[in-house]
Amino acid sequence: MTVYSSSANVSERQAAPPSLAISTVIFALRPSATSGRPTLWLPLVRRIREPFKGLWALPGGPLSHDESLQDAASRNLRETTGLSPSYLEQLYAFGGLHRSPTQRVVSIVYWALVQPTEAALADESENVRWFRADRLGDLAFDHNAIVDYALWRLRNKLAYGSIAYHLLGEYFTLAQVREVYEAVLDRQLDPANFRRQLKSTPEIEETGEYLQGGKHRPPRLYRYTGRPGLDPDNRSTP
Amino acid sequence: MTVYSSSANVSERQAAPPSLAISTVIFALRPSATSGRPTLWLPLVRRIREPFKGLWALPGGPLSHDESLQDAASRNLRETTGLSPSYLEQLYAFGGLHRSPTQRVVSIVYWALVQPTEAALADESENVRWFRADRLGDLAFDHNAIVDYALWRLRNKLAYGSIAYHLLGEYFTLAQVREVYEAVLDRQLDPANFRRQLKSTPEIEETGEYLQGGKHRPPRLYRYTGRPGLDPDNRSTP
DNA sequence: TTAGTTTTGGTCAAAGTGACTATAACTAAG
DNA sequence: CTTAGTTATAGTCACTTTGACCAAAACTAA
Repeated sequence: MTVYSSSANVSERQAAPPSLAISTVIFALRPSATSGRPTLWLPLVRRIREPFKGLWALPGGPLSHDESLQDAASRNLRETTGLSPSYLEQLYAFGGLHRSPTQRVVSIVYWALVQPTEAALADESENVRWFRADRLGDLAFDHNAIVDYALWRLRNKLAYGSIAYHLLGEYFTLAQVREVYEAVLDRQLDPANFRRQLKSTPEIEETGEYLQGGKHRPPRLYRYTGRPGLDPDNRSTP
Repeated sequence: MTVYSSSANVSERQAAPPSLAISTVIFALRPSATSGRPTLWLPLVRRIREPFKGLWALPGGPLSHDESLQDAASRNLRETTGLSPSYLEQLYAFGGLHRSPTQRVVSIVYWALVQPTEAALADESENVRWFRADRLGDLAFDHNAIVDYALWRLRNKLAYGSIAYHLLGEYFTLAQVREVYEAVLDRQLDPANFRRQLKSTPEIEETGEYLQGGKHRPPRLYRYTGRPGLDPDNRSTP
């Protein structure tokens, strides 16, 4: 891919077509350091070159010629964190004129949910670290705004239904689902009422198993049976 | 902008970065030719070169270096139809590998609503024509799928609220709003119940005026007061 | 055995929804 | 001038959904 150095002059910059990049906002549930309750976290990578060298940024990279947008997103997700997502959807195409100080970049951003079993194995290093979604510092480019928008979309999708389960494992208790809602919406929910709603949705299947090992009455385990997609890239999957 | 001819060989094509284009799906209400009731229409342009020469396609064009994505969308909307939209939102970025037979194209597609007063003035010519949204033939590229997705989004937004008014003029009767819903959702709605719902939404303001000249009891005129946006590009507008 | 905590199943009133009836207000035909 | 036809508008009624709350069941830890 052609690289436009930061010393490119104005006419060179105007002649260049906007470059196209793919980024991903990856959400996973992790226990809060303080309360121990599950909260939203996401991995960021440290920039090792200008612009914004040293700042944290969303994982991303250029679009290669032989892969679809979705494939590019899941590839750079795998490359930076070692994860494969249980849910992946296009978020938005950001194309403002001054997103990057050195060149015009159009970023097609995806957002992903990963299950906690996977998230626990995620690579972490000097230049890849997980942060609480509500405690990010100043990120590179317009990435703070992108994360805010992703959070807004996540909350919306949650209300819609059929998304919380992608942050959980295959089997889960109804209380765990409630904790996901509480973490994302950032408010307490009535356990009894919440349970009533979930029990009335046909995609949530009761299993015969119970979660053992807790301190109190063992809760029943459930399973999610239902398809995610309403994206153009997913819509026709039966 | 660089043009890749259809005779480009494989290595040339692989070397070229995906080209970036903006397209728009423009909806307006027009009376049906048969029933006279309002239905959804959209303007298409005839392709004057290969690929798909002679077929109808969504209005669109390349992204120029000095305009935002949204500006590019409203510009090519104005250039092809002479219209300026009352509502404009990003739909999706389509980037499949084989959308165009000659080169890799990533299209960022916007969708727009225009008011009928404007839609009536829209340019029409040999190569620009309006079609009923539910009676399109085979379009160029993947444009049929794009229109289908835009229709799906329109129906969804409608249920959400606060979008139907952008297809109407400044003043409207409650029956006109109902006709918009009936046209988009393609089913009849109970006038009394529909009215009850609209009257309970605070963004719809009763005026002292009545629509005169009809055959029957003159209906009261209403006005919409409320902001559209929840897009990243619109969210911060107060 | 008992205290503590979570799961689970309920009730009750308020609010919302869909189907339907009835009256008001206007035009056009007679 | 009267009346039939049509739309606008208001209201009723049964049913469903929602939020707040109560209570029993089931387990652990002391």
